[in-house]
Amino acid sequence: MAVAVGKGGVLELAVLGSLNETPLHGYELRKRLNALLGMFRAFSYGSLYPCLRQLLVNGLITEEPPEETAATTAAQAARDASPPLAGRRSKIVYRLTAEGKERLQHLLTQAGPSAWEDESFGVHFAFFRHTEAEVRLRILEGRRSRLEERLDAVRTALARTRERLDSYTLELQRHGLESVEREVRWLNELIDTERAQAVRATTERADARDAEPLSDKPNE
Amino acid sequence: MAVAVGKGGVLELAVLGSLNETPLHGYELRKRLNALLGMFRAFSYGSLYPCLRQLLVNGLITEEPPEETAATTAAQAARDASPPLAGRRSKIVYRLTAEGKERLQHLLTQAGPSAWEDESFGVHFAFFRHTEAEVRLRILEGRRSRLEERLDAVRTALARTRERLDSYTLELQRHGLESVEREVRWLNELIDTERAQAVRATTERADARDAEPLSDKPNE
DNA sequence: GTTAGCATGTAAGGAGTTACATGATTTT
DNA sequence: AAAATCATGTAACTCCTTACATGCTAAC
Repeated sequence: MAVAVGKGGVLELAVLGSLNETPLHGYELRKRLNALLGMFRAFSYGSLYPCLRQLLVNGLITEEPPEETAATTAAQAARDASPPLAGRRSKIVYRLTAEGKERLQHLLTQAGPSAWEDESFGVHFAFFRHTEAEVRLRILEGRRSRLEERLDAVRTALARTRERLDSYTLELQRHGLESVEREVRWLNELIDTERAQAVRATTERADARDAEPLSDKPNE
Repeated sequence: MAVAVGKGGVLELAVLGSLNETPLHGYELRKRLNALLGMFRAFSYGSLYPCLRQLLVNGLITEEPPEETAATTAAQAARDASPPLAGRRSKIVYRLTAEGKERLQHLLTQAGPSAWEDESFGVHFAFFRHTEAEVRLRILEGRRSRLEERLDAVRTALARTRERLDSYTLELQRHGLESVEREVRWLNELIDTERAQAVRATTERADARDAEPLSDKPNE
């Protein structure tokens, strides 16, 4: 503890989450990330590499220096000897450490604005598989109320507006509202599904308990 | 010219565009902006006031110091005399100058990535009323191809993926794709409408020309 | 008389991007 | 042998946010 951890970007979570699935080198990591989140955001190398560096310094990942394959060594050996071992261009594979996994778990447990704001929600959702059911639910609900606040704010502001707007402004409002409403409906479905699963889980546990001879609550 | 103009944030356009409709003071300007663009982004005072300051320095807006209303003067007169005229808290109304209008027109003529990227498209669209038809069309098409690129990129990346994804990742992909596809359809409709209007406009001009006795192109 | 909303600002800093620089490997 | 793609990295910068600081005015 007190390791002066994370500066709270989404990138950190995205990187740790990806490396949790499988070790990767920077270039491919970025491709994966942009394939996974491409509809919501895209990261550049200019942010990715410094992030990896920082994670390395913090001990959350380890770098496996390019293994000396036959090909690499042979090609290198020809004009080596003078450059000690600097300037070696090859893949640097990063792997999550135990601390890294801990940190990832910590980040995935955070159910706050940092999880449901526009920039971060997608990333958090992408790793829901590794998130506790309860936290998932709170994030989905958090996002939903965030969006509903927004709808309220814009709608009441719109209602108070004296001058009527031109057709472009109007069309933008309409499209914006519709998009957000759609996402709210989507969230509603997801929340229902999550709740149903939670119920099923408790029911199963209840069933198991009912089967026990010493059950506390036989009926109810 | 060579006034070392604009650093290219969307805020500048949003402010100039709003002040073009009617003079406003900072506080209300922000409310308007967030009502207009609330579904897409929100600005804070911490960015708005410095922006206004900069626009003022650049001569794109003027500030009308709080007019000395009867109420203000009366209340102030009681304990005035010592504070010369500093620390006066009241509305500061900003108004667009001729240079400001020029600058706004310039910004609205830019049909490039700065107009159709995620952060800026909404703002540009919001002021389409003051944008030339041709520029409008190019921005809409630019945004559409931007989104289509994104769809392509994600879809081909998805197709190349070996391992099949968990249900959350899948659901995120599905929702993301669907949202972007929806926006593309929306853009298609808008583009069609714009084109129809353009055709109507040229037809009218052609009709007018055909009516002329000395028309160059009688048939074709 | 105190909370809530109106009104204006500043300092510090966050989370990235762009543009650049370099070089290896594969494809054409 | 040229072009494309793979691969890693840095410096400078951008645009905006957060948190703070201040004070007026209206409503309860």
